[in-house]
Amino acid sequence: MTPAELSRALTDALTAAAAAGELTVDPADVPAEVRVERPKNRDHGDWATSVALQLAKKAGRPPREVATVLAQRLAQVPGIAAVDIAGPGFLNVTLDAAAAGGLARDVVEAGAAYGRGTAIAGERIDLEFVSANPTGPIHLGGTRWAAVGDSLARVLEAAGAEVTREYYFNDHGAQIDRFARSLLARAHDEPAPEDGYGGDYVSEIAGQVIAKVPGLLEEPREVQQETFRREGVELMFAEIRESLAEFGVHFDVYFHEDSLHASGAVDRALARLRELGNVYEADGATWLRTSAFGDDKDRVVVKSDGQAAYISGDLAYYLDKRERGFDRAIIMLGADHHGYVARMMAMCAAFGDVPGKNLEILIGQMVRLLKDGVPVRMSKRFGNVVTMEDLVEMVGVDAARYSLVRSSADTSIDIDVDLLVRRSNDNPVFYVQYAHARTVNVGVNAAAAGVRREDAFDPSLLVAETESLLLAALAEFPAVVARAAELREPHRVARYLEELAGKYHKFYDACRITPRSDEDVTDVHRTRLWVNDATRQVLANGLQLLGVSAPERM
RNA sequence: GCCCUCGUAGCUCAGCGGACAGAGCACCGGACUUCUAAUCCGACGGUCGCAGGUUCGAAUCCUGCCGGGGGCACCA
Repeated sequence: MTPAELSRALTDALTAAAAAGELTVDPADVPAEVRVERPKNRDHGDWATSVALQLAKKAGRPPREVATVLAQRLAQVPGIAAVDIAGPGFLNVTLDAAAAGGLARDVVEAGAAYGRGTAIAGERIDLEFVSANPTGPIHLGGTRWAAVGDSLARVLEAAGAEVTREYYFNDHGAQIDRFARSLLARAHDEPAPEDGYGGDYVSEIAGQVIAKVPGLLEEPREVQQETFRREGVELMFAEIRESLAEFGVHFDVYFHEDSLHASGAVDRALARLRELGNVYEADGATWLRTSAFGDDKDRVVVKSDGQAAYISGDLAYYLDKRERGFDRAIIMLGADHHGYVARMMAMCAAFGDVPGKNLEILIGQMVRLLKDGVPVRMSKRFGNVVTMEDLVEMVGVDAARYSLVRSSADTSIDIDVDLLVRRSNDNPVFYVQYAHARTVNVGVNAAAAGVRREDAFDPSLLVAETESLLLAALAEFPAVVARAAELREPHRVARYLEELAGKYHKFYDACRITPRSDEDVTDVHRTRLWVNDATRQVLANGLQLLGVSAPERM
């Protein structure tokens, strides 16, 4: 019996009790899905729920009475061994060993599909993340969004959504000009412009442009700058894509800001907003009335010199996403951009859309890299910022991705490089990966000893404490994935895997799967092999959601 | 000044309306002649920043204060 099945049994018990007149509850007050949770305390049964507490007021009865009514009905459900009422009115449910253990087979049979759900089936989501400007390599913050964003995409897909991963390529405007001037200056051995970019990579890119365009330095200065701009951005962008590919993050769409201006999309978006009465002219500029939708002040969309302001690209980009058929556009931004949220939401509302529904903005906090207990600030190539490349070089892709995705995006984190390269329990990536490798190895040994799954599966034999704890953890996986998708918090998957790995290690420690040399193979071994393989499947499925490899040997 | 965000064990972080607040690390003590000890078992460790409020119940929600970080352009 899975938690989902138990939840259904509870809902049925509620409606049945109401129908029989044992409870006077408005059908509207019966939750569609009763939350079933794993109690922290083992003495509180396998699963617990607080529905009785929640419904007591609506039913006009003390919580414990409501609980009693439910408990009587629930106790008759096959697979449920006991239902206890505890404290103020909690229902604590204990399952038969056989009913709990049946899950092992379900998981093995579901395979890679175990954990996937249909909560947001059919929803089309555009997820934009990283979107670092092509004026330099991806820094540590962008690396965090790459890890979290890609994992979130996977989690949303597991919940049934159709997700497009998108990268907004900011190749229009003043900072690209600054980049071009920096390349030009470096090519002529001049000092970098005051507002320009530093770091060795500027020389590298400049050198590559010169190599690619022979005779460039003999051209007029303006021609040179234009060439450096065009080629430099292209090279920088290629480098970013390469870093992302190495990091295991693939985007479906790389969207160029420039194309929005070139295609007239910006003008169309403005015309649309003007029709809706949300655009006006003042002081020689064109303004968007964002203050009417919760922003502090109105925003300039076309400057008085006729140049489009940065936000105009965002307007057109958002409209474009909606016109491409996405129900929902999600954008991940660093905390240093949170000031844009209000105006972006206002912009969304100005189009007549619903902020928070059609447009969602996730703000993530900063990352610091620590080495020998002090923040790392310098990068070899990039000067004063640490890059994705640096991190991967130091700790490898798996450790980098895992450590970035295991914390909630809204806490700032410190990453200890020394810890990440350690191959021990200190390091959560290895802890989880090791558990997976162990399940594989156990499977190999079991096969060699003649323990075969297909010979028997008798879940009533799974009576050890470590077995039932492990089974309960396996049962929770689908709910964890669903919750991670709903809350846009992929870190929940990582935390769950650490817990599961721990339960598995304890199970391994206490329960042999292959018999000792002087023992015969029994149904206990065979049934435990199902549990082992179910664990391997869930660890693999979970690591896949994080974009971290599940090694077979370590 | 205004806005956002965070403040949980010595450290890094979970938990975010439910039952005595958790994990890993660090420190201390145990467990390998048979499935990987990259593991397991035990001990130690916290006025959940502070003060009010809402609730049957608050680390979790609301208000104020204190402290860290970030943001407040006709920059991108």
